[in-house]
Amino acid sequence: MPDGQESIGLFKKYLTGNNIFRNREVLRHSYRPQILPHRRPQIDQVAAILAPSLKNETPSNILIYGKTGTGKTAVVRYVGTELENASSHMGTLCKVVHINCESIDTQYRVLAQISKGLSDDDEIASDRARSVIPMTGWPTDQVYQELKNQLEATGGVLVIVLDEIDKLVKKSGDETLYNLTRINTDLKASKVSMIGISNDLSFKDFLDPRVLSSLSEEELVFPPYNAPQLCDILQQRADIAFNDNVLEDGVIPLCAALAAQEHGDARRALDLLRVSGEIADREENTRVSEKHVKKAQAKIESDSMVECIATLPTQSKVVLYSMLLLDQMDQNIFTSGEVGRIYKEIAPAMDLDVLTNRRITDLISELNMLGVINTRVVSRGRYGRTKEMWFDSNTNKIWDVIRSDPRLSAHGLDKMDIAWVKALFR
DNA sequence: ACTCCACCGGAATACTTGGCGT
DNA sequence: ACGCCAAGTATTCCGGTGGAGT
Repeated sequence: MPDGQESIGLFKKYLTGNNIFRNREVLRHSYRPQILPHRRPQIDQVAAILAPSLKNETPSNILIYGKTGTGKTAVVRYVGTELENASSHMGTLCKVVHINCESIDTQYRVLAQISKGLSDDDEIASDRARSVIPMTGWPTDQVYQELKNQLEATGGVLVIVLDEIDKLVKKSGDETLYNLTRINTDLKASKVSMIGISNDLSFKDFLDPRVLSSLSEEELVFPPYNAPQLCDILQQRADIAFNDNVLEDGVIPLCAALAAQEHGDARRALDLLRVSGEIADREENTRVSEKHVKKAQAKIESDSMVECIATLPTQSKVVLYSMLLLDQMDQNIFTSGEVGRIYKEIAPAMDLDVLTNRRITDLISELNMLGVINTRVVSRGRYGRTKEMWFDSNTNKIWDVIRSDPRLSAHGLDKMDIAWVKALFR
C-alpha cells in the first residue's frame, strides 16, 4: 500500500501546474453570471410581462424561441429570481418553478415536479401542507387535484417555466400543456402562468391550436449573438475565470469569431475558450494563444466526431470500415460500388444481415450528412453514374473508434486488412 | 391491443456523358 | 462530326415488418 506522500505526489504536478485558471467553473454552462450582456431588451420584455404578478394578477403566458446558447434559460432564470425577490419585498406571493423537460418528460413527472417545487423552500407549507406526491402510483387526475389543493393552500401567483418544451411535446404530446393552460379556471385563491422555452420552431405544429394560442399570448424570439457581442460575454467571464494577463489579445476575438460563424452560440464560444485554456495549461504554457484556440477547435470537432461515430448503428460502422479499407489502399477517392463490394464480404463475416445496395446508399448519405465523409455524384459516361466519396479529416481517430466497437472487434476485424481487400479485387 | 416509428428492400424512374454507329 | 445509346447507380415512391411505447 502506497504511503500518503506517494499518493499526493501522483497528483501534485497537476494541481500546482495551474497557472492559467483562477476559477474554471465560470466557463461552464451551468454557471450563471450576475450580468447578462446584450440581453437587456429581452430581460425587460420578460419582466414587463411578468410584472402584473406582483399585483396578484395573472401574467400572460410566454413562448420563447431561440437557438441554443442564446441566453433563453439564463434570462428567464434571472428574471425569475428577481421576481421572487421583489415579491418577498412587496409582501406578495410569487413563485417560479423551473422544469427542464428534457429529463422531466412525462405528464406525471412534470406535475410531481411542480408540486415538489412548490413545497420545497416554502417554510409555511412545509409545516402543514407538505403533502408530497409520490414519484409513481397515483392516477393523473388525483395528482391534478392534489396540485390544485397545494396551490390554493399557498395562494399567490405561480410561474411555471417549461424549458425545452418541445421535448415534452414530442415525447408525451400536448395533453400536459392543455391541462395546465386550463388549470386557472379551477383556481380561486391562486393563479398560474407559464413560460415555454424552445429552440425548435416547428414544435408548434404538434400543438392543439387552442393550447398554442393560450400558451403564446406573448412570443419572444432571442436572436443569436454576433461576434462583438460574444466577445463581451467571453471577456466578462474571462476576467473571473483566468488569471491576469494569461490571455493573449487575439484569443477572445478568435473564439467569438469561430462561434459566431457557427451559430452565434455562446455555449460553443465558452467551450472554445475553456478548452483553449485547458490545452495551454496542460502544455504548461503560461499564456493562452491563438494557437491553443485552433487546437481547441480541432479537439472539440474531433471529440464530437468520435462521439458521433461511436453511437452509429453497427451496419453503418461496417460500411464505414469498408471505406476505411479503401482509403488505406492507394485511392483516396472511392465509389459506392467498391464500398458495396467490400461491405458484402465483411458483413457476413460479422454474422450480420447483409444489406442491399439500396440500403447502403442510404447509410452512405447519412454518413455524409454527419460530416464523416464527403460525397459527390458523378457520371462517367459509358461507365455509368456513381457516387464518389472521400475522407477529408485524418482517419486515425475514425479507425480507433471503429476498432473499439466490441461487436466488430470480436469477429477479428483486423484480419481483414489491405492485403485481404486486394485479394478481393483480384 | 394498438399506434407509431425506424429500418428495410423492390420496382420504377432519373441522370449524365463517353463511346459507338453512321 | 453528330447524335443516340447504354452503363451503372442515384433517387424516388411505396409497402412490409418488428420492436418500442402507451
